[in-house]
Formats: sequence, structure tokens, C-alpha cells
Amino acid sequence: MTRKTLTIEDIARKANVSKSTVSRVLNNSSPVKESKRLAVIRTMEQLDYRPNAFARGLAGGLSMTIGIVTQNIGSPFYDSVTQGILKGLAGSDYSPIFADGRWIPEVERAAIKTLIGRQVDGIILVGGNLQANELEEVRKAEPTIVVARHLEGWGPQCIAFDNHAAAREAVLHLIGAGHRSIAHIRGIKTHEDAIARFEGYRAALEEAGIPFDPELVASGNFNGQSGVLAVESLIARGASFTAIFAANDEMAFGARLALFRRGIRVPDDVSLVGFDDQPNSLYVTPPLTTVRQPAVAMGEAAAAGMLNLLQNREVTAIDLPIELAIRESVAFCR
Amino acid sequence: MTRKTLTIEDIARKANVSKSTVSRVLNNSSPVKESKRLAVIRTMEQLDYRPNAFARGLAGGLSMTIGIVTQNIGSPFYDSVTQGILKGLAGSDYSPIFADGRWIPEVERAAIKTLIGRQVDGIILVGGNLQANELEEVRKAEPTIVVARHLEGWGPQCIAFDNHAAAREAVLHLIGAGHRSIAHIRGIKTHEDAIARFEGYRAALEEAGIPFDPELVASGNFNGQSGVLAVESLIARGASFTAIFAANDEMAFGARLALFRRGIRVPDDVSLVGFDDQPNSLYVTPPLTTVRQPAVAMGEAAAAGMLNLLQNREVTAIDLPIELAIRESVAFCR
DNA sequence: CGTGAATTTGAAAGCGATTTCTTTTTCATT
DNA sequence: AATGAAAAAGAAATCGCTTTCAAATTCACG
Repeated sequence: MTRKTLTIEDIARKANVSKSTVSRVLNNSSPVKESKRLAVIRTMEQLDYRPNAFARGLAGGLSMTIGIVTQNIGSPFYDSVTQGILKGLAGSDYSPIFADGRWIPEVERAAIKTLIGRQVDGIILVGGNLQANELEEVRKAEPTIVVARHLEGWGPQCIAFDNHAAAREAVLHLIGAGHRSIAHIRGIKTHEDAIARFEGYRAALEEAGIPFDPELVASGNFNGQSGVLAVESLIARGASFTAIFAANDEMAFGARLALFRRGIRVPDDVSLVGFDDQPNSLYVTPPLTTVRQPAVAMGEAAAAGMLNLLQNREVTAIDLPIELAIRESVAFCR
Repeated sequence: MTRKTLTIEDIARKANVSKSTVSRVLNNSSPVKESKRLAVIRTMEQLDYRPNAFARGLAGGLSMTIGIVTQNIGSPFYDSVTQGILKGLAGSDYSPIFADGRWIPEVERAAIKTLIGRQVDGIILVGGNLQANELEEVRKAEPTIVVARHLEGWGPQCIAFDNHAAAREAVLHLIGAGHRSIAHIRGIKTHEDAIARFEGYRAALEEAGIPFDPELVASGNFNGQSGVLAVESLIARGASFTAIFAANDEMAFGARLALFRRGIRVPDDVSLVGFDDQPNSLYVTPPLTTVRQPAVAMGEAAAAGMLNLLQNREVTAIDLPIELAIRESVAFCR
């Protein structure tokens, strides 16, 4: 460790001013005579000085850090949201710091505490399943934004997609194409998004006067393999359907593969609709009709909202329109 | 801001000991009588005390933070590597902090400086294109690990995949299936991985005594759309081929779509091989034969290596075997 | 019991900034 | 030129924790 740390004192000495003055030009906190300011700036550049963020944080109270609590690294949708946050923060002076909650309340709680210990100036929660009242505490202590999860009463501090309405829309699209036997591949049973999408599916059926048939619902867990299995089980139980609505794209891909294996054509024999519009859905064959969930934009909105919160600016609600990416995996029912 | 910060002093007072003692039980830095230790621990729990990480960092020198320099958030491969790092760090007491380089040397340099200013205890670079000598500087100043990029002389501090050999292997597989007219969809021209894969492709051809035909090489930029375009241009120029080796899976997906549009069957008419083995390649139709690049494992290895570095432990080299995920997108050449 | 060594504890000095409070300069104005 | 107000610069306190160093306990053994 030969790294002799360059401190504000070194700069001050070399520029013939006091620490205070250096600090002032560093933060633009109060006027400094132009000549000195220049001298300081030049010295800093010359010595390639980087102020110690810890010392600043300790003294000033601001860490210029934003904590991000993720839940399941590896899921395309949540990853995209996270990427959006990173993107949205990229221009600012804030650095993102991560802690993973793994969808386990215990772990999520610890993650939040770690971040608070690190003096983050704000916290962005990506999904998660901590109780609402618990989050209320966090929100009280720290500027907080929740994204990809619906929370009552959070207003613009919660950026969520209307899963129920979107699922309904998707199924209505299928119904509009003449389908009446529509199977559904559910997501994780306890996951609120999965529940909302399932309810949306039922709502659409009901609206169209199609009786709900539990035999047409297969359970999955949001990943590709479970989509394969779902279709297998649907077929095994002798269900007959002309369309499938999967609770996310990954399961739709799995379903598509299972159909392919059976020689069932998409969309000629069975139509398929997914949910998320992850980048790949444009390139599968046939390109997948799916609910466009603007994951990256949601993340960016969360970042922007946080930046606003931190400057006591108004946080404006963002509109997340429900939109179907209509492609080629849906055909009219013969 | 009513959040009255709880300090070590509060704990000390309440537990009837000195700050020093509290610090000692906090860090286990020197023995403390059991009765006091318990009293301190209880008080900390009772008050839900979180030590201020900044103060610790300032005083102790260690930030317990690891800086991660990413390059292009949004690319499945690099994202997987990043996820691996996050995973590998999850158990430890270190928190990951991010800065994005966007493949722009200027920005990457700034990202590294930001991280150093934040007193990170180590830096993990995911890809990147800063000059080797510049990185050497970083490595001198800070424990550094580079992943997903080959750097001469870095030994186990560099976790990279042999792109050349893997590409060669992939093309040899195609040749083994009887193909002699093998097209290649390149990645970004200046990207060293793209170059290595292209060279590997050429090497395989040469080995098999197949003359290299520049007409069979189409350029792409690693994303899906460019795969579509590449196939279009190949066809437009009247190239004839029975197989395609794409420099990554995304382009392979795009190529597969373009072929689908033209009614060209995979693998019956044209065989297809990708590179990366991203999760989705298992669920496209037909499942894609591709080079298995253990992205997540590479990230985990980087994290593990960093943790070792930080404890002055031996950093063991990790073996990244070249392996083909053989699936159904390749058929024997008729 | 007494004594020196070993073990625990506490007091105080930093760590590298920010910020308040003075002191010194600078500048109008009379 | 003299004077007071405004502006700029510096000194010193502070942020919350670690760590060195010295003081206080505890302990073992003669």
C-alpha cells in the first residue's frame, strides 16, 4: 500500500490557500476570488486529486449514493428494470450501490439495513415482498421509490404497471380473434403480479361470457422450463384449447418449444400470447405477440423520480400505457 | 430529517462502557470481557444500531465496497457476468457499487476514478477497452480483476474465455457435420471478442482445407436486428451456404428469424450455430446449438477472486472449459 | 497476601472532508 | 483619505468510528 492518499490539505498547501477555500471551490458553496479558484482547480487537476467520498459523506451528511434493492438477479424483466435505473442514474453525481433481497423478506430487510448503514441518500426497491407497513417505515426514514410493484397510497413514488388490466387486454385480443378455449400458464402462485395477471385473464373471459375452466390453467414459475411443463400437463390432462396466454414471455417461449416438439404449429394450430415483451420476443419464430411492459423505461423513471425527490422537486407521476405488441403468434381461430 | 443518528457513543453510554469497547466488539479486534460484550451486543440490537459505514471507512481505511465497472448494460452476456459478480459478492460483507463505461474509454476512465474516489477496496472490470498499460496503473493502485476480457500477463486476475479456440471448435462442429459453405456473422468490427471469433472461424476453415470466402462473411453488431440484416445481405449478394456461424446468440436469433421469413428451414436447409449459450437459446425453435460461455460462473469467479485478493489469499486461476451446447439447430449436410 | 505479568478498559488522537465563526481584504462612499 | 459594509479567506470544531497508548483490573504464583 504505497498509495499515499492525496488530501485536501495537500491541494491547499500547493495552491497557497486554506483547506476551507479548496472545499469551497470543490462544492461551489461560497464565492472564491477567481484567481484563487483557478489556482486551486489547476492544482487539483495537476495532482489528479479525488476528494475522499467518505470524508465528504461524514462531514457533509450526503453520500451521493443511491441504494438499490434487487430481488432476483437473473430474471430478464427485473434485470431490465435495474438496467433502466443504472441508465437513469448514469448522468448524475450519484452512484448506485446494490443489495439483493432474493425475494426473502428476511434478506430484503437486511439488505435495506445494509444500505442505510452505508448512508445512502435514497433507496429504490425493485419488486420485493416486504409488508406494506414495513416499507412505510423505510419511506419515512429515507427517500424511497418502489418500482415494479404496486403499493397503495405511494403515488408517484411507486412506479407500477397495471398487470390486471394488461392481462385482460391480452386475453381480450385473443377473444377478439375468435378464440374461446384459452389456456393460461400462471406465474408463481404467491407472486402478486402472477395473481393480477390471472385475475385479468378471468375478467376478460367473464366479460366475453366464456365460462372459466380451471382445467385450462396450468401453473408455472415464470421460467422457460415451467412453460414447457405447463403445456405438457395441459396436453396430458386432455385439455383442448386454441390459444395460450402465458404470464410472461419466458414461459411463452417454453410453451412454444413444447408445442413445437408435439408438432403443433404456432399460430396455425394454437395462438400464443406472452407478457413483458422482452427483447428476444421479437426474434423468436414466429415473433411473439405480447404485452409490452416498458421495463427499462420504468427503471429510468424510478431513477428520475429519485433524483427529483432528492432535490425536493415535485415527483411527477409517470404514465405507463398498456400496449400490446402485436406480432405473428396469434391467428384467427378457424 | 428527524432521523437522530444513533452513534457508537449512544451505545457506549447505554451499555456503560467506552466507545473503544463498543468498537472492539463491533470488529472483534481485541478481547472484551464476556459480560460487557453481551451487554454491548444487546444494546445494539435493542436500539437497532447500524454503524456508519462512512465513519468506519474514514477511520479504518477499509470501505468494504467493491467497485464494478460495466460497459454496456443491456447486453445479455455482460449482464449475466454482472449478475454472477453480484451473486458471488452476496454472501460477503462487501457491497458492490457500480459505474458504467459505455465502451467509451473516456467514460470508462472517469468511472474508475469515481470508484477510487469512493474508496472502493477493489475494482472489477467487466469487459472494457481501456489500453492495457492504463489498466496496469489501476492494477498497481488497487486490487483489480478483469473479467470477460483477455489481458496479457494478468494471470488469475484476468478471467477470460478463449474466444478463438471456442469459435474454431464451433465451426469444426459444423464441418464435422459435412458443411463446407459456412457463412459467418461477425460482431462489432473493433471488438476484440468479435475479432477472435472471426479468426477462430478462419482457422477452422483453413484446418479443414476449405478456402476462406469473404463473400460468406456478413457484418453485424451483436444485436438481433443485425442478425436479420446479415442474412438478408448474404442472400441479396447471392451467397450460397448450408450453415451459419453467428458471433453471438442474439445475432443467431435474428438470423433464424430472417431464414424463417424466407421459408428457409433450420436445420433442414441451413444449420445454425451461435455463441454464448444465453438462457433463451434453449427455448427457441429449434433449440440453438451454441458455444457455452459460462457467463454467470465467470462473474462468480471474478467475485471470488476479488475476495481472495482482498484477504491476501492466493488467487487461483479458474478453468473455463470450451464446451459446445449441442442442440437441434445443426443437421448433417445433405 | 503481595507482586509482577497479563488482560481489559478507557482516553485521546486521528481519518479527510464540511461548515460555522472570525478575521482579514476589498470597495464604495463621504 | 477615512470609514464602515460587504466580500473573501482562514481557523477550528465537527462528523462517527478506529486505534494507539496508557491506566486500571485481574490473575497466577511465590
